Amino acid sequence: MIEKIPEKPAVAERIPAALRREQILAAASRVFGERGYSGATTDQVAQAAGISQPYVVRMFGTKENLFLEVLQRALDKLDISFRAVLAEPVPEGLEREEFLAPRLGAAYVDLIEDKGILMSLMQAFITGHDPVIGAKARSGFLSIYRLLREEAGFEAEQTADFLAHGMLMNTLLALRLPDLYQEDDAACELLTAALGTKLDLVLHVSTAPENRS
Amino acid sequence: MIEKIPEKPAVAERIPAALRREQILAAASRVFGERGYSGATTDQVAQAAGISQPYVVRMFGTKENLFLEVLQRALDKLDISFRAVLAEPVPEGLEREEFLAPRLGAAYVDLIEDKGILMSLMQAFITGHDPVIGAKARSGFLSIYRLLREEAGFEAEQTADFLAHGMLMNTLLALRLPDLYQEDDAACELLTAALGTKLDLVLHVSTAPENRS
DNA sequence: TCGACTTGTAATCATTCAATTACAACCTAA
DNA sequence: TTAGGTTGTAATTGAATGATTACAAGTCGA
Repeated sequence: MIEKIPEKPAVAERIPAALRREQILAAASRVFGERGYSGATTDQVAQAAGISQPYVVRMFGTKENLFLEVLQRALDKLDISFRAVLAEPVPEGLEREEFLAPRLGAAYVDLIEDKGILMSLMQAFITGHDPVIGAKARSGFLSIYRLLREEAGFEAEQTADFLAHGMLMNTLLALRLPDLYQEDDAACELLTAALGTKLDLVLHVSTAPENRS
Repeated sequence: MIEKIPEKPAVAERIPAALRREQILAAASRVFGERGYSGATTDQVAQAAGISQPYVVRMFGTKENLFLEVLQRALDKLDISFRAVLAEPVPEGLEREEFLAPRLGAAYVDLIEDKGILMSLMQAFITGHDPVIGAKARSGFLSIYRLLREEAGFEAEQTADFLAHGMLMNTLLALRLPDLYQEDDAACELLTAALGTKLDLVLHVSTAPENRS
């Protein structure tokens, strides 16, 4: 009763380059988000995308270029997500900014579902020493700041608070603190305080079987 | 009038191993703090310490081991710094926790002066995927959390706020946002909001001529 | 159906880098 | 002084990895 397992075709299915490109970017987002720019290899990205390493390199030219595209996409998705909230009508009896703060926070946390987005951003932020990636990371971060400050109408102080909690969330995720949720009381308590009602969102994502290496 | 420049002795000065060890750890703290675990090379650490690469490896066995020692030292210094504040007498007319919050915040910011400490911690936090480094980073982070929660008497919510602003500071430093302080209004404003009176501390440190590579 | 284009891989190269080996120079106690 | 331990490097190695080249297999319009 042993079935023939056609699991690993030597040659990947042939699909349009544009679509393959999206697959690679999605895979790269996860891999770079986990290991960082220098910790990730183009071969890991290729395997995650189900194709060969040379194909990854040929499609994006260089590893740096691939990372820059991953970063740009993450910034774009964050921007789109925030602007969608900004476009929502403000309920009666509420100040605009008073309504926006929790909604934007929730929108940010919801981005966890894509997994790679927030982690890739965080990995880029921490690569500030790199002349190319660092420059892009800085300008991207400042774009987010200006969006909150000018479009959402936050005060400087309020914006810093908002970003601070975002960075805490990113750090806890990168730390893989959710892995300790069951065993450690402090981890459980901190995650609850940092994520509130959105906690279950995190627990599903990180219990995934990606614990290798 | 050209003097003989004995700048680079082929062989480093001979000093006791224990002292050399401290030099290497200090150098490694800066290098790892800048480039991260996988982005840094043992040769970069060796050059920063003014010795040869094999000596670095022999003294610490492996690069991983060296990073773990750097991480442990950073955690120790943070712990010592916080406990020094906890030992301070509380001024009359103030609740203990009400007094501690700003003092602990100031103590944290003051750690910037060592430069490597906060950045090495942040680099470790973001290496949560690594089985060895990740485990140590998680337990270290939770130790800090427990210190604030149990020894300082913070509420869970308050602790999260405190850590959030710490992580924002770390991120802004890793991003090298202070490099844009002169040119960019938003960067200036955000740094002011995040660092307050301690802003000048950062501007001195990061204007250092370490922009290569 | 044939020729050009697209989508993919195998093989390989050159570099980087952690780690090892072998050795040199220095110090110090007997 | 000299033997043994300490502090250091030069040279090298082996593995990892980004990138290149050459080629195969599929697709599609004329």
